[in-house]
Amino acid sequence: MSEEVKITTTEAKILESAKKVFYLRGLKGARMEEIAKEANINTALLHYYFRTKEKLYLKIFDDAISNFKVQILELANQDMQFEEKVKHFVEKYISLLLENSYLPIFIINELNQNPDRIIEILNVGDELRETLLLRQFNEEILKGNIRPVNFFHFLLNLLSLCVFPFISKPIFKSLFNLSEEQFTSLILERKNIIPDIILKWLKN
Amino acid sequence: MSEEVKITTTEAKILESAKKVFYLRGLKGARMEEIAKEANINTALLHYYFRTKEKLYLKIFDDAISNFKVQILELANQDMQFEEKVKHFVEKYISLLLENSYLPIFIINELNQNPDRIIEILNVGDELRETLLLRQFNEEILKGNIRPVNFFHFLLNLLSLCVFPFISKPIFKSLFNLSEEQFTSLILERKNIIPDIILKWLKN
DNA sequence: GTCTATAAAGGGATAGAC
DNA sequence: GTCTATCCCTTTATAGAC
Repeated sequence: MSEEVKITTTEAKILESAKKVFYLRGLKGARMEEIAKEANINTALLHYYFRTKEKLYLKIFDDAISNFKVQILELANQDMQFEEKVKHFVEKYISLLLENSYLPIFIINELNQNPDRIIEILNVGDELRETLLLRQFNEEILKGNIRPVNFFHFLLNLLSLCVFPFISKPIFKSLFNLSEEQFTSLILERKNIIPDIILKWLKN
Repeated sequence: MSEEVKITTTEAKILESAKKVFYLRGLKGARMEEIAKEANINTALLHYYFRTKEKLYLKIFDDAISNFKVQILELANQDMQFEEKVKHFVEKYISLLLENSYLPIFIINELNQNPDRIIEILNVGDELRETLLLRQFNEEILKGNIRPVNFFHFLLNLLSLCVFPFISKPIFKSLFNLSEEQFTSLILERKNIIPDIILKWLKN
């Protein structure tokens, strides 16, 4: 029992370090030695736990995707009115991104480098079709509360406005000469701005 | 003279190949051999022209950035009314991205991997402050034609809506089960949608 | 300028002791 | 489980002939 605790602890430590390094440097940029060092072990032990770099990377990627997936679907399925839900979605999503600011670049890189690994996202596609958000969206259109725009554009706009700032952070920080704190507080302003934009656009 | 033409031709060919490979695979993912093969030469000749992989990469990155910079500033300095300019900007920018769809990911990756190399963008910062677009933006606010929002958010929203679709293309293609053609035609729809969103948001 | 051959470095992976 | 030492393949870079 105490032995197993120790195993789990080391494994957890490796995963934490691997996550940090892979998020930051990507598959090709990451060094097994850096991961090991970060976890205060050596590369031999890394291979003992995960055999290969590729396997370790896949574990990190799978975790990231399924985590992402769960949280998105949870937000999309909240029991709320449409407008309220858009606001809630943005609020929670930006908070999530603030805690995991490297995640978007990591996922985007992986999926552009290796589009075949996208199968796991495809599953979300099916679940998305049955999501409460989509149903509500269509109902609002039928009721004439919002304009009949394509759900594709709705979702894409919503995510663009939420995610892109994190991806382009270095550019905008330098363009507008912002400190880390200033940038974060501007991001927080977006919790109100984004729903405003989206809802104004959807209203007649 | 004829000698110099030959040099330039090989060099140009190398740069073209390097661009293709670096855009696609990034600094760490790119192989000098792949670049050489793509240019129908061998790696020795690559090194003859550019000494190291790093130097070749930097050349490609610099070109990309200054190209990007020129085009953005040119668009921002067009002699047009504000509303018209927003529409024109989106129209041209999306066309530009359709022709260079790998560019955003390349730049974003580089700048997140190596934020110190951002100095070249900083120059744009200064020029941006004197840009016609910013002046017009402030005038429109003073005239009461648009709401007094932060120019940071205006620019960020505009770029988010234009650029993010290209970055998240694999995700949305799979999420909505789209062919290449379907995706492109949805992108083209955005030439009208984005100015609509931005202008509706800015109007009282 | 361009090539072939090869050196040198880098980094993932394993053997074997503890 | 964990470490040290080391292997070995991949990839960058150079030497030297043409």
